[in-house]
Amino acid sequence: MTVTPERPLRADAARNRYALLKAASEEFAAHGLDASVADIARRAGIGKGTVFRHFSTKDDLLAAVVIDRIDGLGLLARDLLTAPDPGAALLEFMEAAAGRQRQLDLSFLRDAHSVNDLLDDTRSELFTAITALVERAKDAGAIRPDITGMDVILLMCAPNHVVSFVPDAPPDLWRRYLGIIFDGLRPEGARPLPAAS
Amino acid sequence: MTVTPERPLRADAARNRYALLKAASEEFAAHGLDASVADIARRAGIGKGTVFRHFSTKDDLLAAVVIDRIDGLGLLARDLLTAPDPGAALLEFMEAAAGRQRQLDLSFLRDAHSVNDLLDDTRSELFTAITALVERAKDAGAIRPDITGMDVILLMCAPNHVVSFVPDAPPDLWRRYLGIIFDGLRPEGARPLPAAS
DNA sequence: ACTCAAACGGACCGCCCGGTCAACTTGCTA
DNA sequence: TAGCAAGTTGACCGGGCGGTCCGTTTGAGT
Repeated sequence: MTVTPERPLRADAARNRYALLKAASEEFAAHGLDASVADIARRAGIGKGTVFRHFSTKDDLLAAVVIDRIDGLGLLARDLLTAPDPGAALLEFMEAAAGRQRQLDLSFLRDAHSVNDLLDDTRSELFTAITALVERAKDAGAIRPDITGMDVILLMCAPNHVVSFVPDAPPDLWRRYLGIIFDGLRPEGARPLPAAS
Repeated sequence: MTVTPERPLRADAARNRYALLKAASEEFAAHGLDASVADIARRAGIGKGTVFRHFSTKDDLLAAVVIDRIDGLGLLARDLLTAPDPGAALLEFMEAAAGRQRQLDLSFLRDAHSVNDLLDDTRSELFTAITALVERAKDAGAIRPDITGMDVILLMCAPNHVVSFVPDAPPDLWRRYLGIIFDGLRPEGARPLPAAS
């Protein structure tokens, strides 16, 4: 979580919390939503009870991990709003999003819906930043005019999912599919699209 | 299953088997791999024990459902090999694939790996048909030359996954993303791609 | 050094899952 | 219509899950 606790954590508790978040991130990356709390605790080297002392629910723990990622992406998106080349900035953002997601399939965003208010807030901040990035790229003529921020949000998740079907994929295979998808966003040779959501 | 049983099924057994496959397809579509055998049985109006009489394992039941879908796609792909416009044929195939998958997220193809030999065979038949479809579209100049059959196989799954993030998506939103992705396959404005798998 | 709230850990609980089984029912055949 | 194999059923089992609880340990203030 990003909220500052009223009283600072005890030294060992802070250490454990950090190890727990790291272990949870790795374990969720490896096994998706099916990762068990017991396995996460074992990987972090702490007892299962300690997990629930830090996060009252498995969903809360998941939300904390996700918020971390989303927060980082939001920061990057806001940074890139001042980059010189708007088209390159959007591509760089989508590359970063795909690259980080490689560790953590974002499909729980669908399942972990409004489980946690802080998560909802962080996510909508990310969404507005991405929309601004997209508008800027459209104004520069780098992508076709019928693309929305939501399109980018949805499509930036695709490369990792696509690659997850390949058993022994090289670690940067996702770049190939991001390349294809981003080419589909370009104005050249674009066909009219069905209505947006 | 497509294999003909040595002795024909009794009338009630055949009825139950049909209802079971239908229920399983619907339940897997609704809840993914987490659909429980008990729920499937209830939806089919039969006892849980009967499920395991027809399919010795939950994975076997899943495989039977998947084989059904894959088989239909393979037939379509082979049909489209003689269509007049190779580019339109490929697009039509990808549309059919996305449209049918809407009922059944294909992500279990990754998880249900080599669980069932018949599934593996059916799947590789589909793969060769798709590759032929792609080669034909490339020769006609309808898609860029650096696309492989595997690319199409992977990308045709993407629109549904992408749309699944949208809570109340209109039922044909996937067409929008298939449109973008297919535009990314076209020769116009294509950028060089990282190496294939 | 003493104290005690804070933090820890793992046995434990209830639940639900996939899969089994033996008693029961039913459709085919003669 | 009688007999029997084929089919059905739901109670039941072992196991793993998320979450609880309380006896124990530990770090920080004095």
